[in-house]
Amino acid sequence: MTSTDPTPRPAVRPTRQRRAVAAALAGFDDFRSAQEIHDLISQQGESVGLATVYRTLATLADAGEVDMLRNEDGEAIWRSCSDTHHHHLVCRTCGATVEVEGPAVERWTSAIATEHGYADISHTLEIFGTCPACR
Amino acid sequence: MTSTDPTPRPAVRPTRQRRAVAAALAGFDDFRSAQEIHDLISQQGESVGLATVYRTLATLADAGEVDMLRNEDGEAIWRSCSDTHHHHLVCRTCGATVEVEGPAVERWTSAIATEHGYADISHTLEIFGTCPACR
DNA sequence: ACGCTGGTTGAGAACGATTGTCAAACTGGG
DNA sequence: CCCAGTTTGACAATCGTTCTCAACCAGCGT
Ligand SMILES: [Zn+2]
Ligand SMILES: [Zn+2]
Ligand SMILES: [Zn+2]
Ligand SMILES: [Zn+2]
Repeated sequence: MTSTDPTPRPAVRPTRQRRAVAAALAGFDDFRSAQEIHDLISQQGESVGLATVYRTLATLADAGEVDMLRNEDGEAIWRSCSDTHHHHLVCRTCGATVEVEGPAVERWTSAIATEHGYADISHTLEIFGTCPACR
Repeated sequence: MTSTDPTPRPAVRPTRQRRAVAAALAGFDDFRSAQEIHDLISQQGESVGLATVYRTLATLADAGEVDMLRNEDGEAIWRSCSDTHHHHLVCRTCGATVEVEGPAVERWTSAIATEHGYADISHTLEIFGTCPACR
């Protein structure tokens, strides 16, 4: 049996690279691709490998510290977000993002799901459009 | 002026390949990747190039005859659907799909969008869960 | 049936985002 | 300071998707 460790020790170390990624994430509030974030880090004078950017973003994502979603081309884009459940209204052109909440939608999805006997529900909901500035 | 033709002639010819893709699509009701559809066509004795499968699916997709969405890995998956706007309740395990409609959600998304000044709206909404059969 | 014209196809190259490899560098604890 | 386990980065490798372009074929006038 290997079920003897109560604390799996996340063991996530504070490195220069992870700090750089965090700093970059703090520098914008729209959704950006890993490549763009990598470029931003370079512009901020730091040097972090692209692979590390991907790894760090993935870690932050399932720690719930950043939201990752896919644009219409299927590319992953990231952004640091509030920690409550929400969705996004994203500008298709400039990426400007607004966090939105819809209790009614949340209720609707779970109702639909249970109505059809589906369990362990999750959902994705994103709204794309052209923001006022880009019209 | 080139605004003289009332019927732009879609010019989509009925070829063996397109018929094969249509036939394949009729053979399943869950979402499948282009690769899988390509394989299915082969199994049905036909031979259609992968590029053609992609092209045909893309054409059918923006003609509204099939729905295309992306799984959690960002891969495009397709399925022939009813022609009215709807969303999906998909089994995470076996792929079983239920089409669902939510007028309230449609209203909510457009309301949210206009409220923030966004135009030319589109949205994605998919519900994932475990179906009764897979519990 | 014949031939022309433009849409269509397929094999393979090209692409681009993401992930894997693995030796070197680093971190925290003893 | 040392050690063991993490983390990193340059680069290769995947892999889904698109592009290229010459060969092909459907529709149409003859
Ligand atoms: Zn968010
Ligand atoms: Zn939600
Ligand atoms: Zn559908
Ligand atoms: Zn809708």
